[in-house]
Amino acid sequence: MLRVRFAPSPTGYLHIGSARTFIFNWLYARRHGGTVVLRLDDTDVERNTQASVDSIFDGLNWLNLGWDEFYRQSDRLALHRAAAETILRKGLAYRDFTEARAAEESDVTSGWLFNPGMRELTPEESDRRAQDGEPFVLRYRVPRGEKHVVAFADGVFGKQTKLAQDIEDFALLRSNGMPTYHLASCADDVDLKITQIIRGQDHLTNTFKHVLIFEALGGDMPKFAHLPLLIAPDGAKLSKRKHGPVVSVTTYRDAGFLPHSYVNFLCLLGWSPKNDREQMSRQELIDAFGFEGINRSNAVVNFSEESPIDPKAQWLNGQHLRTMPLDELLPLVAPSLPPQEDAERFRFTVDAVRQRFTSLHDFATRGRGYFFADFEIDPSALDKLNQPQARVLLAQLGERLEQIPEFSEAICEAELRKLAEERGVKPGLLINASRVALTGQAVGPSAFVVFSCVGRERVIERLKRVRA
RNA sequence: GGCGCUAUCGUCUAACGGUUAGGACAGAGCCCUCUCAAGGCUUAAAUAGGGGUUCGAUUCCCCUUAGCGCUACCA
Repeated sequence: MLRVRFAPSPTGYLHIGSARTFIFNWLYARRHGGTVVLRLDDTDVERNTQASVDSIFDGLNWLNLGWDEFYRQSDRLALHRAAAETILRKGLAYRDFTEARAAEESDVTSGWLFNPGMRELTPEESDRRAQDGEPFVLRYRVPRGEKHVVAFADGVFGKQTKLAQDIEDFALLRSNGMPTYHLASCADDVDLKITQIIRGQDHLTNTFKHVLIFEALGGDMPKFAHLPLLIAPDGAKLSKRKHGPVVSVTTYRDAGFLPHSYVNFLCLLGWSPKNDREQMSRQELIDAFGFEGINRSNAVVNFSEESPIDPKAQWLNGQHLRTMPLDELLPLVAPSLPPQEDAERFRFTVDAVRQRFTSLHDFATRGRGYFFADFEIDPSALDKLNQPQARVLLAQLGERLEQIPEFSEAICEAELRKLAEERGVKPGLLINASRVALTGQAVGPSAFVVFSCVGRERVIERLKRVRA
């Protein structure tokens, strides 16, 4: 049984890179009939916040993919400690009683592997000092043989090897008794029977340590697949401090993205179905997803200060917006609008205007005139209305439409063209001016479609009103 | 510094060692047209550099360069 896990640590909002990792895990599981485990890796009590937990759930819920099982690492401390005990008893770990090195001293150029004198402590002395309450860090006893090689096969990056002598004696337990990420993560992966680990490439080199832990713990070694990172246009890792809200998935929700279109966009960063397809349904993504399509180089999220949204994401959102089933779209646009009396006309209108929108927000902003009783006339549209005679003729058209027995696009068009001909103006003048009068916008669907969207009463009222 | 990973248009990407190096977004132009989109057509735009291997390298190998990651009692 295939089991994957997504294990965010609640120290910030849901990062778009994390979201993509979650999506790839989800797709892989769905593709192969597996189980998705969501696990909060909250062993760092100093940095965890409830706000972060909330924001991660916010983001995940918005993506609307779901998961099958949920765990919190902080509930599983006993398991982690038992795992540490197992490794210590096997002689594969040792207690390090050295005092914590000051942060400034941790010189990254030193090539530090372990603290002197601690590996060699006899079990008796180690036990005694621990019993006496002397604080210690539990470290993995990395093999120091010249030729010892740690290896694993990565689903994306292929065969990976590293000399054990290049791996430091990393910590398993902190001096406060809490497990480190490496220990907690591996112990949980074993206990939760995770068969496939899919995560960011920032863990690629950590995996050598994890292989050592898995070996020490026994049981089946999960398979690994690492994902290229999402980076900023300047090549740097995306960070909130440096790049702002573009790194948080909730930003895209708040920008009026359709959840699925954002999922679709994220999938295209670092993965390709290899057949030039871009707009894909959820099922198409599931069917096409595999490690073969994953790239090995980092992908840039294309944003700038002037346009904080990746233009391709915006384009893709527009594509989904105008092609998705109308009935799925209606409930997503309705909440931002006042109640619409005529359900049938609402459907018709949404369908008409969505053709040129790229965000869910557009319905209440650019499309305000279609859905609200009050709306402003866009300043850039005014000159269409201020053509010679336009306002007067529009008002006359309104009066004529009051008289017609039946209100339809064809009849409105006939009336408008007849009036234009009688007064010797081009029909285009009245057509464009009426779009402005009816919606406040110079741009939009065919003007006669607009007549239907707005409806007889409001059409007449708005046409007559422009004379003032 | 050590170790690891990566390198195709501005961006996302495609190309069993043999292609005029393809597609998409963004840009420019044209068509369509009641406006704006959409759509169609056209255009500009890339194999980091140097060595090999090969009849032939975007593709395989090496070096250089650049970027990223790990190198914590963070995850």
